[in-house]
Amino acid sequence: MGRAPCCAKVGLNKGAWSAEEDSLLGKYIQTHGEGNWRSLPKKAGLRRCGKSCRLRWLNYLRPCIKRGNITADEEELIIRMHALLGNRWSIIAGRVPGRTDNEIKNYWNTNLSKKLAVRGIDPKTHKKVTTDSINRASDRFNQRKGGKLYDCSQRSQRLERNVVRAGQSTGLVIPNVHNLKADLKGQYIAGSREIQSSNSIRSSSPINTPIQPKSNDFMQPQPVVSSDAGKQTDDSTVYCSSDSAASCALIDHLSSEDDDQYLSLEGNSNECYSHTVAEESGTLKSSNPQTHSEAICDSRERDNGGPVQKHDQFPEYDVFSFFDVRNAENEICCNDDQWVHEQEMPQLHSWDNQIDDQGKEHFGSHVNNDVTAMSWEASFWF
DNA sequence: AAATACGTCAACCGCGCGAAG
DNA sequence: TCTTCGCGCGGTTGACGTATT
Repeated sequence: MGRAPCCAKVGLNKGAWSAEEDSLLGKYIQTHGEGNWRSLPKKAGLRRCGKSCRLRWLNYLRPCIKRGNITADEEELIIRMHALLGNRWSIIAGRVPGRTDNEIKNYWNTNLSKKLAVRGIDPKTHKKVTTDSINRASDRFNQRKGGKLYDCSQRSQRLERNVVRAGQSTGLVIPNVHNLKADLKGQYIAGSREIQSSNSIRSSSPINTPIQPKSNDFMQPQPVVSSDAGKQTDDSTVYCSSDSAASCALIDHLSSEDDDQYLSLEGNSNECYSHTVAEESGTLKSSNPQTHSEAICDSRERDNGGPVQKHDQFPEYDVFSFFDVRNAENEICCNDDQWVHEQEMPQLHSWDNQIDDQGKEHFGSHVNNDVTAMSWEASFWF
């Protein structure tokens, strides 16, 4: 026996709303406020289901609804949020002021998913569609250098003036927002495996307001600690000897990009956890283990002292592609137009924390001689 | 000009969750 | 502890507008 319907649908209007109905609903909510949707229609004199009233108000009548086309900035934000969150439209919508989850969902299904598909990106996974995605991604970087295919930031444009070679890309695994338990306005959860109940987030997260901590699972952001693999520049580029450093760079970038409405993962820079899982995961492969391998950034397991989990046990992970980039002199871009030969780059030699010449402590660093620079700007979303 | 295909998006639907009883 | 209720979500539908044949 199924669940009882939300209301007796007999004699109720369905379909498009009339101007008169809109007026009745709007006036009632202006007077009495939102809520009590079940009883609202009768009180407002509407022959509608309560759910229908709620939907009409939230998606159309609310005064803060933004009209007009989705802007390029909004589009970019939606794509990035979707890469991190998947089809969690309500959370995504909460970070795009004035837009509703329904609108974003529709826009995604009718526009953005197709755009990504054209780019050879699976709109569900944000991974390259081809099996040889890693090498193809590298190829695409070189194509981009020609200015043919992709938009790129000013920073990337500066990079591309000098870059002559894009190295092997790396399948870099970083946890998405649920995994890091990161959420907006500088609040994130750390340590627990399961995301907080989606409903609890929904109900406690009105549009355009930050999600509030529900329990002490949430932590306040902590100061950013420099990349664990070496020196971090002031511009999201890191000298890194491990993929975790690259993930730090990306996370730092996410936290600092564009506006403070976006993800705030600052506190996790010092929680990145790197581990080679290429042979274990079966999900990601590094075609050249001498250069890069997969990394998992997983504070939970580290904090819990547990083993590193296989990638496919954490389907919420997202995969990004990073490249090391070099110019004609085999120098690596460190900070915009500053190029340093790889042999002059700092090298750290142990997983144990290191104290550098200035007495500064670096978190456990990779035993590695192939220190390289990775720039998130030279990256693609699969 | 008519028929058909396609795209868009408002609205509907069923499900899951938390709160309340 | 169990049941019911109310709400909010993501997936889907279908009406409508536009483009194409």
